[in-house]
Amino acid sequence: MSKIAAADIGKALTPGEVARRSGVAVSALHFYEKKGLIHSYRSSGNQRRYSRDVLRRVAVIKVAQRIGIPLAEIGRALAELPDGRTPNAHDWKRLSAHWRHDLNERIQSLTQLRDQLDGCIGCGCLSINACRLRNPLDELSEDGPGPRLLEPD
Amino acid sequence: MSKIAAADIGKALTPGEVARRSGVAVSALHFYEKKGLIHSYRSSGNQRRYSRDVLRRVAVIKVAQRIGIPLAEIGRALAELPDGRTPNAHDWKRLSAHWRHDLNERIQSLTQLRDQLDGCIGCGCLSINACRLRNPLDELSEDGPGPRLLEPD
DNA sequence: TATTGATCTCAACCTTACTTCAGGTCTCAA
DNA sequence: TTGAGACCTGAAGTAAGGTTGAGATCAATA
Repeated sequence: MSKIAAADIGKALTPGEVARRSGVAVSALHFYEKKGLIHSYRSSGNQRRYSRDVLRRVAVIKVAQRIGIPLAEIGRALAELPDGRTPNAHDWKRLSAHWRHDLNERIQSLTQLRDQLDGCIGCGCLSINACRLRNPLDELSEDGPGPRLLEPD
Repeated sequence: MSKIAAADIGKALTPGEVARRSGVAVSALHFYEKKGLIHSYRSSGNQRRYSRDVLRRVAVIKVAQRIGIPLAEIGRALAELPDGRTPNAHDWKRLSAHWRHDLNERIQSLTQLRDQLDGCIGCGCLSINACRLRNPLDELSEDGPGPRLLEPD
């Protein structure tokens, strides 16, 4: 009980504990630390110790990764927080709203791709001139004026 | 005119021509060939020559990649076609329908993630027990019975 | 105390999808 | 025929996101 109680009232976490509780491997913790996404201090015997907020940081990292945000960008976002603090509720609101936007764009892009695929499954032309699937630039100027589909390449 | 006309009536394509017309680099063509996704024969001077269907193959590869299919899987799918032929309209129908399914699953998964994110943006708890964002397993058993969100870890 | 199990560091390796480089050869238009 | 540009091969490099291994030390339990 003493170990768990100690953790519960805010004492240091060992690498193994963080790994178990956050679901990432110890090697990944090292990796994140090298990249500056998390921080640790050292015990007298040079072993890493983590404060409890590392769990929240790792949670944020994992969610951002699910969204598809690369680690470097996650790191940049975390680094921009004052004092390098772990995101509080307000910080999270900003970060997640931003990431939600990225996610939504990915969804829209994939949805458009799916629709183009639907239009092409029966056709199968894959024409370099006429096939929307082969002309991803359409994504950028969906409804602009001028000829796009039938112009020569 | 002779060069273009020759290409148009079905003669061999050089690596550079294929690269220009398909939009992938020559080095990528080498790479695809090494992976078995495309094929070439050789000129008397040991230079690669491609038959025109390589353009269609590369088109299929590029579309599949946009969908998010890894090259290895694209290669497997192409290899399963009789005689290693380039997908005809019927083949394309089967392939693309299959890939459309994968794509749709990705879209649904991301959409669900976005909805979970929406529910969590204002909350910001990221609780290991209660936060849907932190429990991706929900994806697999969305509507099954039994407690899932509040059970201890 | 002794011995596991957990950690330490640093380098090397993995996968995917290619690109770049070096040194040498082809091809083709002038 | 000759020179520019295209092509050849094999090895190495790149980027992301880690994992694995070796050899050594720490820490906690029997």
